Amino acid sequence: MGRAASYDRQKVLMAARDLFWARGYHNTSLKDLEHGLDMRPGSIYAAFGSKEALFREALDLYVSTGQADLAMTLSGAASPIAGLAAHVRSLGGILRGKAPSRACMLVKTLLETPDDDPVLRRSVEEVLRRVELIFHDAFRKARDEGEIAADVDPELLAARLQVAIFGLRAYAQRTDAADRVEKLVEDIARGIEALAIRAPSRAALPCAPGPAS
Amino acid sequence: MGRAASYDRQKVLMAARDLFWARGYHNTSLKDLEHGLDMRPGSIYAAFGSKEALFREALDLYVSTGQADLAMTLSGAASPIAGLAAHVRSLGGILRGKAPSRACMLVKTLLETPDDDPVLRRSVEEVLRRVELIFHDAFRKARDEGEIAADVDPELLAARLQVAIFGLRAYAQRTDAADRVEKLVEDIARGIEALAIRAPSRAALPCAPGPAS
DNA sequence: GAGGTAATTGAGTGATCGCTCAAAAATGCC
DNA sequence: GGCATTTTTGAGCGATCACTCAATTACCTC
Repeated sequence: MGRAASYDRQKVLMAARDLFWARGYHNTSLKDLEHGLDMRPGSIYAAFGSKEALFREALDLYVSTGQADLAMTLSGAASPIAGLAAHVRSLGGILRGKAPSRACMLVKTLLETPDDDPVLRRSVEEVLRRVELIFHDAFRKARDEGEIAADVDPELLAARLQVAIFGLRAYAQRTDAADRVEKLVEDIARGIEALAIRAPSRAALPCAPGPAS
Repeated sequence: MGRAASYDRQKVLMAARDLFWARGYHNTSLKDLEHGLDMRPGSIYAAFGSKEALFREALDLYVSTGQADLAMTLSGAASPIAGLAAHVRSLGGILRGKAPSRACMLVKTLLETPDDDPVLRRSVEEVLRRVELIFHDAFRKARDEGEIAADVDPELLAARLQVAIFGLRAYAQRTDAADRVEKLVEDIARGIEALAIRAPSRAALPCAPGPAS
């Protein structure tokens, strides 16, 4: 049967994801990967084919992990609005903890990919659209169940929320903003909860909108 | 007196800014610059010293242009809140037009720079803090003049606004979101205007907060 | 063990990276 | 025009880029 692989593919992909996440695609060299994955170039290419293919697999891992977390948070919450607020609060952990980067790997990829990239860029956009649709579904469900007002636009709310998360995580990339990030996470979460007609007990706020962000 | 330079330094810097803005620092090669600036490597190095120094000057141009625009918009408006809303609406033009990138060059740089970069990253953060302070001052002025409620937190509002703009411009980088970007620009602008105690005539909205973003 | 098979190795590929510098070209002053 | 001064040129520098492959090593089956 031949020699068995000496590495754990999943662990290698996690290491690759962390490197690419932290440094971006163009600024991560094969030397970096050789060191970070503890593999020699021949093994890397035998296992993944190319740097770009490895990046794609690493990004897939990032996406599937993130989507699973989101689904778990939403399904474990008492209501759609509570679930979305919990999702935002869960970002606080990422931003506080020692993740490879506070910014979203998808957004970083979006910003370093040319508009006409036929493969990578399009797949990133597809994932982002899918996440936005999950938000959209949650807001629509909240509206249909009477949790939020009947005249709100779930699609707009979903876009707003994705914009808020993109912005929050880019803002959190600043090394001089850690204290404000905590406040912003809570601010965004309460903004979602404030949509609820019967405000949840933990955040029974009067109308406190803010600059739509 | 010697030979006169055959290029216009300001035009060259604008071209460099556009290249770096569109493609990012690491993904812009000297070949790209030679072609985009129509200069040979020797001239580029005689004029700017290094790729990084050229990038810094290009970024400085981006910053000073942007700051001048912001100052003009704010000082030309009827009130602080009107000025901030006008600033947000002016972003719509950038996003609709043919700018090198819809995303902010400062945010792109922030995301492709390591946390411990001693020079570039810190200077980017300093600029972002300065812009945030301009927002802060405007909100405080609005509060002190009675344009918005006395119990709001101008610092939080400033952070919120910067997060909204970061997020909006990252969101706008998607090629599949142009229609929603228009709505979001207006949504964010109205969110600012909704803070005003006497709502301006153009946006006399009832309290319509949304997920804090 | 022995033989067969598959994974690992790392020196080395051509291409491109950011960058240099001696030579050539273009100006101003006399 | 002649000279001094400055800019422009572009071949080419060493380093690094993503990547390859023949040789070696390790494991499974028998």
